[in-house]
Amino acid sequence: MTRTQRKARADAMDVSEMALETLVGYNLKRAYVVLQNDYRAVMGDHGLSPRVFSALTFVVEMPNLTQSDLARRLGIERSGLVAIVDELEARGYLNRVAVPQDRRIQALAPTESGVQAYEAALALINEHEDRMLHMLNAEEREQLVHLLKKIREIGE
Amino acid sequence: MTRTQRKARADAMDVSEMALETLVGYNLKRAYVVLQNDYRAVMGDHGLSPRVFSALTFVVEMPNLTQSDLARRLGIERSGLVAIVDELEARGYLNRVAVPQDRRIQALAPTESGVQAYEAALALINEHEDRMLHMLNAEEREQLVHLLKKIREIGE
DNA sequence: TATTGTTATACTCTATAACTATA
DNA sequence: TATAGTTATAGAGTATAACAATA
Repeated sequence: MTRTQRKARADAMDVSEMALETLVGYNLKRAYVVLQNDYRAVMGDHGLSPRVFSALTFVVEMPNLTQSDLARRLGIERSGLVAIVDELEARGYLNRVAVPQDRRIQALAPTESGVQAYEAALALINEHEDRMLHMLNAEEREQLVHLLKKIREIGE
Repeated sequence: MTRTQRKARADAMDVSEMALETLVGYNLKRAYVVLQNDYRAVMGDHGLSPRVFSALTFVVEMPNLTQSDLARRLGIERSGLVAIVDELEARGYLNRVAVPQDRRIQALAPTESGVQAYEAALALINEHEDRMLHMLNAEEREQLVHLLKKIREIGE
């Protein structure tokens, strides 16, 4: 019996039976939106957006990356990174430092204030994820991250 | 020992040790981008976007939904749905049908062409996901969808 | 008063293409 | 010739606020 024939017998389908509900992409997007909405609420209107926080993480953890390096690690275009680095510099969280050996590049150096902002934001984000994901036990949460990393690896 | 003290000993950190890498939100976003890029490649420039396909699914599987109903089920605003329904109507995949009992609403009725387009798109998307997710066995894939649904449920 | 569909508008995220200064 | 950073620009996707028609 085809799907169309089944539909001829009943006008509406149970949501949980829809093929859409079994798609990984659809569930990925919906789950991300749920998490993101709470992230924005926690970080506030003037807080670091997810992408700016990600960039700051790399700058703090791997000091003196170039912008091209950082763009590659974040999986975005060089051009898109400019505004992100501009914002971090305007906040006083990093400096673009000239590199004498190659005058095309500028190393991204975190400031002390940037390190502090990173640690404060990370604490808030960890609280946010712990609260949002309380229904997952430690093993489930680890498994989820593990499976998501496997998908990420395709794109490398 | 704090993170900062650790950093004092080594200039660069192993990527896999970064707190960022353990965050669910970050991994969710990165995994979604990987899947989405292939989705776009498979569906082509004039194919149905993810959100338009999702909307079409509901219209086909639950005929005669109103736009307000559909927006709620998709988790978006009514205003944002207008362009989506416009596109599906322009493609000839659905009709806005007047409802005599309540002249404010218009039921969304799939056309035969809309049902066929839905089934063709679903076949492409299933192939796409099977190919992209070949590194996950059936159990892992089911577990992933299960965990994502748990996160989605928070937002309801 | 409240709801439905709609428009106008703005903001975020992201990509492409072209430029400049260096290498 | 190729690369790093930058600008200009455009296109998704989404939200908020206001409106007319209807309940």
